[in-house]
Parts: sequence; C-alpha cells; structure tokens
Amino acid sequence: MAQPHRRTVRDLRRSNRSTVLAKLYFEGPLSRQELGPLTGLSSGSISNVAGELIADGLVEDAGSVDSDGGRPRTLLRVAPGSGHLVGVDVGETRVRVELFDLTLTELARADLPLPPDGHDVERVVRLIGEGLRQVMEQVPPSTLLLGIGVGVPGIVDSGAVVHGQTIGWDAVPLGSLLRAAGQLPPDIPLFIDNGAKTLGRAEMWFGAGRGARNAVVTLIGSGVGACVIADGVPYQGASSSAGEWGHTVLQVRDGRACRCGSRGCLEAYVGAEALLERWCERGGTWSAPDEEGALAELLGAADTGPLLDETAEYLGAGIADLVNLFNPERIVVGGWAGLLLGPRLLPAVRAAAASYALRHPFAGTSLVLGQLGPDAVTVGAATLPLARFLETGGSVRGKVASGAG
Amino acid sequence: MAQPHRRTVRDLRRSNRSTVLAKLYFEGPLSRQELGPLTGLSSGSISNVAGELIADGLVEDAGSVDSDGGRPRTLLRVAPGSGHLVGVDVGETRVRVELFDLTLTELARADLPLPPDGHDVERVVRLIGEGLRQVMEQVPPSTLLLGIGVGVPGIVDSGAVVHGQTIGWDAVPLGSLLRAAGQLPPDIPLFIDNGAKTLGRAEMWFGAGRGARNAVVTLIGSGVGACVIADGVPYQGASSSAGEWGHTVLQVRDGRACRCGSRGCLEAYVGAEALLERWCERGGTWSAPDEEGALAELLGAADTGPLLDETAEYLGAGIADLVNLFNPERIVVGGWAGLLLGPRLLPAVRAAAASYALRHPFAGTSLVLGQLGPDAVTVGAATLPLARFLETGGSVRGKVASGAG
DNA sequence: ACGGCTAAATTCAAGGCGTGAGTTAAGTAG
DNA sequence: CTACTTAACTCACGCCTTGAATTTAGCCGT
Repeated sequence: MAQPHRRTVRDLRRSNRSTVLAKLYFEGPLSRQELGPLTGLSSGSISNVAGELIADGLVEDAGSVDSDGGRPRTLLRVAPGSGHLVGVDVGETRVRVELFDLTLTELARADLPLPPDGHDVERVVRLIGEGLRQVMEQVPPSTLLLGIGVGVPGIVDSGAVVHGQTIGWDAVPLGSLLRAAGQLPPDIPLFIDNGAKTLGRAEMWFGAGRGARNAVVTLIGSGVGACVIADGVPYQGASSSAGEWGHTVLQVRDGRACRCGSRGCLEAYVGAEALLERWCERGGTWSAPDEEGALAELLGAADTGPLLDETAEYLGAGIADLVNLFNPERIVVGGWAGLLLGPRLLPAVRAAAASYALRHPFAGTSLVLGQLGPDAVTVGAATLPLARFLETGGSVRGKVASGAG
Repeated sequence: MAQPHRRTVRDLRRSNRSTVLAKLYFEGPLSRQELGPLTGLSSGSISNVAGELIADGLVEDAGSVDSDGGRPRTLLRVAPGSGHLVGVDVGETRVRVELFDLTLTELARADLPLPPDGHDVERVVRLIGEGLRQVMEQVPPSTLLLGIGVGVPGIVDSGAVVHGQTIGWDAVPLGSLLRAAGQLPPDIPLFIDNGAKTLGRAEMWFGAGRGARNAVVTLIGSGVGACVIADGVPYQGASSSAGEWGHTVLQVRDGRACRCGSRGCLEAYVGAEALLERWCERGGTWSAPDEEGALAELLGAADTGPLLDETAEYLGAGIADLVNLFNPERIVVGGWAGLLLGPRLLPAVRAAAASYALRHPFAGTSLVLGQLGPDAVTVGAATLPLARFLETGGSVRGKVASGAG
C-alpha cells in the first residue's frame, strides 16, 4: 500500500538527483556529457542537477580530459569529504566502530572488547557510544555525519528490533535504546541490520559481487548464512530473516543434529564448528585454542581428504539449492571459514554443485571466493546510511531512518 | 543500467494514472474522495486523472452511495469491457485459449488437442493462432484486445525464448515465430512465461495468495515447481529460471534418482510421478489410465499411511527450505496433485516443516491450499498483459512487449 | 417549496520541472 | 588570428501537482 513515493514534480527532481549522484558515485568521475545518456536526462537537466549538487558541496570538479578540438569535458565526482559514515560491528568478542569518508576510506577505528560473559544489552549500547566518541574525536568537529550503520549477530526485525539467539537477545529494541541512552548525536539516521547481511552488502558493492544484479553471498564461519541480492537489492522476506541458508535440509531423516534443534541442516556439516566436530569424531585433534587455528590445522593435516571431499559435496548440494531456487548470476563464498576452505574446496564444490543443480541455471552462475575478508562487516554497515544517502540524492538530514534494506 | 522510467513530468502523470487505475482495479469501486488518501494524490489531481480515465473509457461510473447531508460520492470502477485479454495454456495434451474481459471473466474458450507425438513447434504456433481466431469470433469485432499471455511448460528466457526439456523444445523463439507466422494481430503485445509461474500469478492475484507481498506458490503436479513472489513481484532470477524448487536436494548421497539426472531431489519423492513409482515399489497397483486417477486410488488405498507420512516429511522439509530461504508470509500448495494430496497431507506437512524450519520465520508463515485449480494457467497468462495494462496506466497500445515479470 | 447545511467534485492560479534549440565558453589546428 | 569543434549553460514552452476557492448535489427542517 505504500505509495511509490513519487508524486509531485519535486519528487521527480529528487529522483533525478539521486540517479545522477549514484551514477557518479559508482561509475567514477564522469563528465556532464557522459552523464546524459547514462541517466537518460537531457543536457539541460544534467547541467541543472550537477550545478545544484556542486552548490551543495556533494559533488566536485575532478579535472578535465583533453580533446583534439573542442572544449574539454570537465569531470565530476562525488566529494569524498562531503559527508562521513560510521559502521559498527557488534561481534562475538568485541564491538568495532569505524569512521569512513563517503568513498568508504577508513578514517578512524575503535575496538572495544566485550567481556566473555556475553552481550549485556546496556553494555553494548554503552560501548557503541564510547566507540563513536572515540572515532569522532579524530576528525574535525565540523565533519558532517550522514548516518550510522550497525551490524549485529541476529535477526533484525522492522529495522531496529534484534532477535539474537546466539547472544541471548530477545526482541531487543536496540535502535531506541541507543537513542534513549543519549549515545547518539540526535537526528543522525541509524540503521541496524544483521552482520552477515552487511558483509554481503559490502561484497556486493565493493567485492566479488560487484556488478551482479542477482547474486548470493554465502557466509561460512562458525555457522553458515547467506545474503541474497535480488535485482540489486538485498532480499529481506516478510520478517527480514530470508537467506537462512545454513538450515537448508540436506539429509531428511537420518541427518546430523544441528544446533538449531533440527537434523540434516547444511550447517551441521559445513560450518567450522560442525567440520571440527566431524574431524574430532574421526579422530582428529588440534592444539589451537580458537576455531580459526584449528581449521587451519585441519587443512594442513594429512588424512582429511575424505572429510573435506564429503564437506565439499554437502556444500555443493547447498549451493545447488541456491542455484535452483534463486538462479543467481554469481555466488560468492565468503566468511572467514569459507575463505580459508575455499581454495582447497572450490573445485570439488563446483563439481558437486554441477551434479546437483539444473544445467541451465548452473551454466549461468559463477562461483567465486569473496574478496573482502570478515572484517568488512563495518564497511557493509556503513553501506546502509550510504545507500540512503544515494537514494535520497544527498538530502539525508532530518530523516529518522529505519533499517530497510 | 535501465533508468527507472520516471524522468519527465509526463512520466509522473503516467505513474499517477497507473496508481489510480490499479487501486480501482484491485480495491473495487471507490469514490474520488477515498482515492485521494489511498493514492497519496490531492483531490485536484484525482479529479484530473479520473476525468482522463473516464474520457478514455477505461473507468466508468458505478453508482453512488447515499449520504446524510452533503453531496453523495459517486463510485468509480474499471470498465470491464474497455479491453479484453487472451490467456493461452500450452499444456501437455492440448492448447487452450481463453478470452477474458478486464475483470478476467471468461468470455470464450477454445480447446485444441495436441497429438500424442508431441509438441511440434509449428503445430503449436498454428494451434494458438487457430484458437485465437475461434475465441475472437465470439465477440464483436470492435473488441479491443489489450494483449496475449502464453503459459508454456518450460523455462522462458528473455521473454520469448523457450527452453522446454519435457516437450523437446530447445531455445525456441516462440514470440517471433508467432508473429512471423501471422497468427497474431499485429501490434498486439505478447507475453510468454512459464505455465507454472502464470498459475502462481493467478493464485497471487485472485486465489490463496491474495494480499501477501512475500509468498511462494508451490505447484505439485506430475513434477514439482514453485513460483516465488518477492515484494509483490514474481522473482525471476538472472535467467528467469528461479524457483526450481523441485530439484532442491533433500538427500545428499544415497537419494532416489530424479528424472533431472541428479539424486535426492524433492521431485524424486513428492511429485505424482515419483509418488506412484514409490507406491509401485511397495507393491501398490492401480487401474486408472492416467496419473490423476491413479493418485486418487492411492489416496483411497488402505495401507498407504507410511508412504504418505514419508511423503509429508519430504514435502515438509522442502517447505522448510522455502521458509528459511525466502521467509515468506504465506506458502500456497497448488497444482493438481498438491490439491488432491493437500487435505490428507497438510497437517503432517505442517508438523514436518515446523521441525525442519527455524522457529522465527516459520511462525510468520501460513501454509494453505491453493484455491484455483490447475486450469487457472490461462487466467495467470492473461494476467501478464493485464499487469502491463495497469502498470502503464492503460496505454498499452503500440508497445511490443516482452514477457518481463 | 424553499432556503440552509454538508460534503463531494471541479476549477484554477501558483510554483516547479524537463526538454531541446539556441547560445556561450573553451579549447585545437592551421 | 580565424575557423572549427565540442562542452556546458540558458531559457521559452508545455506539462504537472497542489491546495484553496468555488460549484455541484443531495439531505433536512420549516
């Protein structure tokens, strides 16, 4: 029922501003001349809009290109300093806050450890505020903050309410808590989304998913998740919990028990936790204190061939499901465990996926490794206000936003 | 790169026309007064747009409601006769052509049997033309045909090229063939889509899916398919083959062989063909010559409890995958076999799905039976030009359309 | 019958926008 | 220095929506 917010002629302008701004942002410096065909606007309108954007300080001159005869075209680009963005990663062991300029170049960072006893909500709220103050101290106070994105481990409903089983959060209204606690500058747009999804967004915007309109970014860490991009936008589903790929059923009756309570889930075979468990059952041992070290040892061990091949088959079957159901043009394997296992597993995974998936859609899919590493959660989180910034054509101020995708 | 077709102020008008028209179409007779808040337009614009639509004959007066004091509001509705639609179902055994008015009331129908030796492309093209002529004969020649939708058994790529394994079609450019053969009135928009998807559209618009923004319509017939609706529009994927649910992997290593060449697919357990095969393996027999009769016998037989329960578990697991990956608010079980099995299986399926799916998304999903029956493929096909009609605000003429979604 | 009342529908001036042809700006080549 | 070429800007024109004022249409009490 939400009317497609374009009614008056000023909305038209906003929309065109947004188109121009986004094109400039993603397709680098462009001349007004090139912008015309690219955006479908006439030269006159380009001039108008560009002038407005320049006057607002959002866009700046970026030199000019020579021509042999004729006025050289001046290039335009988004001014990196015209606004800053904050990305927050509420992780398992720490809260990380990073400050970026508009091109997502990192300007400052703060890492705040969480005590092992867990994610007390009030403490997390306080730490986010603390980190925010720390990073803001490192830039001139005149810096314009466009918005804050937060990635959390859990399902984010209606943009601000977090359900996180793993951290013991149940319907935590993180957004209002942050505001109420006065930890946020007032009137700063705040966006909250699942951390895996923000990582997926980062891969889509700046990593292995760049350029694809339909893609799935899989996130294999301790557990398994995915971020589905349908037609350029992250697919959310009815209650923002779409893409729970880890609990795809791969073994109906006698499957391994999964921590979700069901049996035969993908995550019961492929995540780092499950993989180590299975290694252990086969007599494997390791000395590293953490999963990452242990997984590296597993990869280095001599007799893990069958285990890894089996894992590849399960992963391939899971990927085949993605291919059949979503028909993406690209599937990105990410997450720290995915990146670790990828080089070893990918050929076998590809073969397994090919055997389980339908030929036609599989032929149109490429399976690639992620490019950004697991730390990109903050970048992805910063992407949330950035998306709003571009959508609104640069007039973010005064909007109390919610974390739509 | 496709610019979001709203650039000039006339596009604005078109968009508003479309909004008004669609509201009137779906939400029945409405007064101009009600239309305002509903569409977000001012009273002045409503008057304008409504006047235009009435002048174009697309909208008509629908009486007025009394008021106690004050001018009574006159109701407006879409004029059912202001345009007609044709839906074509290229089935396994026949080509069916139906003519509808704008409210999708059936006006005429033609059934043209296909010989058992298969779907010779030229013959199908000829039959569609023949059926079209037959139905058009039954209405006055002044009737305005808004478009033709065709549902075919196979994957439809780029709107007009059909890949149908089951009928032996490989990259058949059905659209151009129909036009080239002169079987179509010139300049009539033509849309081609997968038959299962058109059935899904019909359920979404007029059946069990009505009102849902995120839903999956499953189609259980001889085989198994699905039509995914994401945010109100059918999800296509990169090459329009998304939603191939039938080949979701449910048994990784030692699954049953599926006709797709893989093993352990959902379709290897749950479709009518697979179910009968499994019954046969367990000693079941039937006398009916066709699958439908056979399946009915299976349901009536005494000792099929375990078989059906097992089937329900597989189906439940498949549905759990849909819930986890798509997080829909509704899942519709359709297709002739689904409708036949549904009443018997649904409780067990629901239980199985609950055990395999994640709690949070499952709680937000309702699992219901389809309401339209398998003949609704033609209705769904007619829905394709209708969607274009509504999107363009009623100015379909002159557009050589392709079967976008 | 008749005015008074209420509410729906229409009208229209004001404020905006994009287009596209014409104009100006900013270079190169000879 | 002139001719030429191409980029960028300007502005008349046509179209749009808004929102307040106005007209239309039926009810009610007298």
